[in-house]
Amino acid sequence: MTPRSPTIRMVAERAGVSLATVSNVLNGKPSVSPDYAARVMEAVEALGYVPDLAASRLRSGKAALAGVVVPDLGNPMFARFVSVLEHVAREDGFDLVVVSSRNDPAEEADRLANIRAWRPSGVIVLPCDGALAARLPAGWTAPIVVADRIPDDGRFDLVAVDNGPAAAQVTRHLAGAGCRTCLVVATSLAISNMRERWEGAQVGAGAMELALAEVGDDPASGVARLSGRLSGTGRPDALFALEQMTSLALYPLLGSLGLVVPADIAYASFDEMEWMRLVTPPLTAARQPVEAMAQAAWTRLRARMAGDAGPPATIRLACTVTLRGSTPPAASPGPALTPSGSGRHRP
Amino acid sequence: MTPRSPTIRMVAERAGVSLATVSNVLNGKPSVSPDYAARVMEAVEALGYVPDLAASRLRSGKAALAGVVVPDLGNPMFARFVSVLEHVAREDGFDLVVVSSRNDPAEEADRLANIRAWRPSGVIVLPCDGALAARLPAGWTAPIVVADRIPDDGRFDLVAVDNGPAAAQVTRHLAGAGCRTCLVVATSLAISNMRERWEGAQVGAGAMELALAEVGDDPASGVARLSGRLSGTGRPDALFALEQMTSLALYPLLGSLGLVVPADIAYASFDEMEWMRLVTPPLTAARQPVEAMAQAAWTRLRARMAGDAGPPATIRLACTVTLRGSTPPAASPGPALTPSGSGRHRP
DNA sequence: TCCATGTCGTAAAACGTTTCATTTCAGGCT
DNA sequence: AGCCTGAAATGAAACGTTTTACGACATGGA
Repeated sequence: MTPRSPTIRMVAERAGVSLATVSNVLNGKPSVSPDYAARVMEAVEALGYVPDLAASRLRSGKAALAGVVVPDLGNPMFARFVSVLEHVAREDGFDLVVVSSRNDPAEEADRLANIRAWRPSGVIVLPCDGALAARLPAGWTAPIVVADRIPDDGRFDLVAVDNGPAAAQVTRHLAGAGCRTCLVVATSLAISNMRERWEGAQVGAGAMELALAEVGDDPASGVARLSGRLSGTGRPDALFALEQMTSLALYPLLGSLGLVVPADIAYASFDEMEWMRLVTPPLTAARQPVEAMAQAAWTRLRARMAGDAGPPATIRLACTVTLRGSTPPAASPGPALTPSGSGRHRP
Repeated sequence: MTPRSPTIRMVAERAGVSLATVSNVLNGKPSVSPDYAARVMEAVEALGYVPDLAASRLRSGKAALAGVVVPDLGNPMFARFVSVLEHVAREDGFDLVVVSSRNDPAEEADRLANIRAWRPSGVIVLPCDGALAARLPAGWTAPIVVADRIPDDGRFDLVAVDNGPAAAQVTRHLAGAGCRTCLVVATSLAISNMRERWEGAQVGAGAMELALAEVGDDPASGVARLSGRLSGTGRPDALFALEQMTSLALYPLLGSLGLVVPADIAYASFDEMEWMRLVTPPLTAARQPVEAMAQAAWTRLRARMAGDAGPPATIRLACTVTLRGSTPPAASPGPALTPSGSGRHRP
């Protein structure tokens, strides 16, 4: 009924050679005469034969397959990560199984088990919380590289950005520009990045008074609860969104409250996205080197898969803070951050 | 040296039963006594056994694995598509191999062959051009559902949006609002969607004069060439970007040319993104139901994988045009499009 | 002539599953 | 007792590869 894909046996028969010879040709083994090789290739072409990677892996134990677990594929930041990863992995001949944990530890554990069922030669995880180690299936063997978020357990390779220093740089600028109070808005401090950013923000704040608001995993609805804190007389004169989705949800709220940026309130954001350059005024933001992070994670995983057995390494990449119209200029010229860059749209 | 994952044989030995019994327990076969089942489960837990899906597929011929080919994972629109797809597929117990063709037909062919090597039970393709059929590896057997872009060959199931009518709706509004000339900006008419949108735009234009500009696969740099056509005396009084990335690149260009929207020039876009609501003025845009498209594609594929052998089906989903501040209001009240708020479609 | 020494090919055994066909065993019927 | 039935468990054969070990056949040196 259903015609099955051609197998290596059919190729062998059509070429009039043995199974082993076909295999040797396909895997570029040295000892095979040119005419036999030609016969085999002809048969392969004619039948449209594509080797079955599952069977291949089963026998050889080697698979050009890697897994990726991200908290949320719908988030453009993680989408870019996967996009770059897919590209560099492909350049090394690797295929990718992509799963999303939807920020749920239970789902994360489930997806990890699922990925393991494919016996990939390595996995890259952006864990949804710090307890990744506790959720690994028992007999795990494949190398793991953790990216973006910081696990409690130090036994993993880690690639992340310098959340703290970058956040400090932002608050330092706000304080230097004369802001007295600043509301910092995060999804949840349960996420290690947010914690690092919050702590960094405190470091850079100096005399500026800092307050924290957590809006939860769904910022789009969570920010609504902040109206009160933003409209009263005691409202802060600066706002710092620690994450892109939060920023996206928060920004229109200001307009609806009748607040003008930056005259009434200064506004800065972590996790730069393209739209931040387009709005009026453009947003001061810290850009994460997502592409570099994906690249670095792959390089590290590649090394592990090749047998590198060194101690776990941690790589921290630098964020870039760009000052734009949404924050007032520094009172004193100060230690020269990037002055403004391009895209002022219509002040 | 490298400790391998536990196999079904180890489970069998530990539980003191046969291989077949373990398999029967794991696959929920009926005839197995409760006490044996318990013994097996205990062993599975203890060893952290996870069945090898590759071996399982090899023997049974059934795999809960599907492939997805998208033109560009970095594009938020495709990222959302994959995100939704991954979710619904997972709900049916399917894993996903995700590859990006980077808008290159040769890469697409290569990736398709690569995906086939995993023998997935189905594949969803967003082809980079119409000639998908010609690029399928010879002995292809798995069902294919095409989404978003329209293949020349009618033999595939297709899920797409109603590009033409939606584009017509936009130009009809522009014309009705008094625009006399409109520049339509696309990446390339080689892409079927763009063609449909361009043709639709012509249908809706009525007396309004239409011109077309193709900026190529990389709008970010391509739009620069449009400065001349936008600054001279003969400049159009409306601009219609047929795609989100183009819109993103085009929009800042207006500001740098000193053009005020909508006073100097009206602006509308296909492919609504969140930032379009945030800029000043907010953008009139046609929203594609990406989530519904992914959902529908999966449903169709699911049916095919289950054996549905009916003729190829085409599903067209409706876009939603939302009028916002970037286009002037309709001159006469007219046939009431959604004034601004939520999206009404209009047949 | 005859044995080392290659080179090129092949048969057959694995890899971890599922499934087929078979065995075993306990009852329930005449 | 003898016979048939069905349930519960198992042995062994596949699935499509890669790999190991070995065979055939020249070649060349003694």
